[in-house]
Amino acid sequence: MNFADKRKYEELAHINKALAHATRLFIVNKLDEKDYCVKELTEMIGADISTVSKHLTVLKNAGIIKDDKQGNCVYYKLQTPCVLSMFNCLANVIKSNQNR
Amino acid sequence: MNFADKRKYEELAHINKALAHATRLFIVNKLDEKDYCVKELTEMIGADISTVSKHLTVLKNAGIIKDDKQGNCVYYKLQTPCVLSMFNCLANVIKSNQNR
DNA sequence: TGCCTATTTGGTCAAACCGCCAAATAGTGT
DNA sequence: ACACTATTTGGCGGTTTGACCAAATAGGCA
Repeated sequence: MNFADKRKYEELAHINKALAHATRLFIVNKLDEKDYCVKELTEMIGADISTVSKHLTVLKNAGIIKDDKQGNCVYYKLQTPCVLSMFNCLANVIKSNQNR
Repeated sequence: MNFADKRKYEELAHINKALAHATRLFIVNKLDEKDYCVKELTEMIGADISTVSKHLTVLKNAGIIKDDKQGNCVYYKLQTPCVLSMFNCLANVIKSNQNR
């Protein structure tokens, strides 16, 4: 594996890593419906708000969501909605796994 | 997040986690060309063979690849090739990130 | 300014991840 | 059985992750 390849795959892996947590996948799915602020997501998730905030930071750093400060609250929204299409593929993997 | 949702997202996350490492993404890409055995992949990757073997196990447990023992060697192949289509989406994320 | 709400940041701790090495296992051929 | 090759497994250290709590920061309003 040459240097350029290595860089490319690390970049891809970085994004997948951001999507490698149940809570963050939940967030992505929710944000596909509409924008939510940290507090709202926290209530749905049922974890500490600092935990949720950090999950949101991970997704933001990967370029999957972006934040939109409105007064007191920070609303998050999907930046690259195509991420949702990946779920279909993942669903196929799961389906295929069940047939084993 | 209810129990069924939690299970669903953990299952999805498990697959993404398997794809959240540069070496494993490299392997998936290579196996899209043709089947390779552990030794061949190890030479391309340049890590210890035990390390590569473990990466392959991770991908296999996620249902992304499967193994095919032929005599002395174990050949691996893609089980769900649609995984490759995910790369297109990821490429979009990267492109979008570069425009920021 | 002071108070309240929303969010982020820093710290700590346990669990998981990832690399290598060494040893065990499996198959092939003499 | 023995030697040789290919692969997996177990274990050990170093790094990263993810949860919570506490403290810091930012905005809105009296």
